[in-house]
Amino acid sequence: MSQAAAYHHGDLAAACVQAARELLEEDGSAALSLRAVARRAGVSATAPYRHYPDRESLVSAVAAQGYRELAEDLAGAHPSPTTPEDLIAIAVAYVRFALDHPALFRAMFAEPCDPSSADRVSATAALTEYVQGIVHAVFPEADAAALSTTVWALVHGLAFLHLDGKLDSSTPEVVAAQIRAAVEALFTVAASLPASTRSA
Amino acid sequence: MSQAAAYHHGDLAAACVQAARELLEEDGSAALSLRAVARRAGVSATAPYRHYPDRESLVSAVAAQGYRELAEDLAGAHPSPTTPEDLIAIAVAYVRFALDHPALFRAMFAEPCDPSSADRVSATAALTEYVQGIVHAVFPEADAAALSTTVWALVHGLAFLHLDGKLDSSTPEVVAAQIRAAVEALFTVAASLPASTRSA
DNA sequence: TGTACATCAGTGAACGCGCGTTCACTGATGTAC
DNA sequence: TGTACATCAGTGAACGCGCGTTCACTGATGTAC
Repeated sequence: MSQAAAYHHGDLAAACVQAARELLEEDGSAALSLRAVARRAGVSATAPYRHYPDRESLVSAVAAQGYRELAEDLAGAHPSPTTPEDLIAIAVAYVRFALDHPALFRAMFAEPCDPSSADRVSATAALTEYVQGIVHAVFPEADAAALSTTVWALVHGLAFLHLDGKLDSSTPEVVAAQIRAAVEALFTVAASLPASTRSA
Repeated sequence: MSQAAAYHHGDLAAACVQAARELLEEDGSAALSLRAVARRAGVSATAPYRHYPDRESLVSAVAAQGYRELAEDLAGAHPSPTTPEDLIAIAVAYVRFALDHPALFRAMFAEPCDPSSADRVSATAALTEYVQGIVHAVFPEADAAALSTTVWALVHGLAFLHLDGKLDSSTPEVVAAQIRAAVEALFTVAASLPASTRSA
């Protein structure tokens, strides 16, 4: 977050977020304590207060980074989607992210989410706009806002149901096939409206 | 849960679940402590241990009751759906439930969810089967398992996105309209396969 | 019906724990002259 | 370049808290005769 040069520690603000990330990956519990983060960062329990006014703001910083990484993963799945097939790849990446970082994903969404964190607010806004943008790119004649909400909800729901063990998540292939089927069903409708692309 | 006659307290097992429910409704925090539950039930901190071996099992009992109530709400929205319109009413009821009981809904899904609670496992299994059943009733020729997963994920995702303030939840009407639009889009596909019902 | 006993739901003190946060501090870094 | 000073990142002791869980207990309820 801060790019300050090396003081005593270097960049403790970033180190805290990093430590928090590691704790989330290991515990899988989505519960973050300032003290555990400080311990993990090799720093006294109160040092983080130099950079975060309270626990909540650290969590927000972590969540914000999570959103940015998610955005990167999605872009990595396809940089500029133009076909339903491209969108499906992105949908799969979304669920993959949730399954690869369950605690982080939960922290991003299940936490109280105070709107006072500008960092966090802008990160989620960026995600919303991104989804809207790619949906519009693929279905230019559809109501992008409405369709993107539907797509996002579908994929988000799949992610959470997998996370909670309500669906068969035994292999990445099974998961991907399921997402493909679900999203494809939805896209068949969207594709039937404009004069574009495939159906399946 | 137990229908035991009045001992000292009456039915503390049920009273604990009730107290937990009240705490969830009030705090909205989805964090439940055994001590707070005992306090709320007007009983010593250790009394619940007569009925639940640990905190986790109380939470599971609460979650299980949540699933049952959700099932009731859905059935209340339409007892035996046969048209897409009926299904939409049920979808709206699902999201309504999440928004009316946010902490409970979160506890039902966001908690670790130990599979050792028979109560909880059977409650979620019942929900899965219920969804599958009504989808099959409305779209008898579709692949009920696949379609019901898609429908559930879509509605579940809408519920969580609303819960997390990612969508416009300003009025029940707005929410209902959005769900209708999303589900209708999906059903258009399903309806085009069998020789049944409406499209819109 | 009445007494003796067993059961077991609920009590209350106590344990050790990790937590968020405060405070006065220290000591390294950066700055002014 | 060298010294005096200000800044401020990180320390460590301390606070009060609520938590889950244990334990030996007490006292009401139910049961056998």
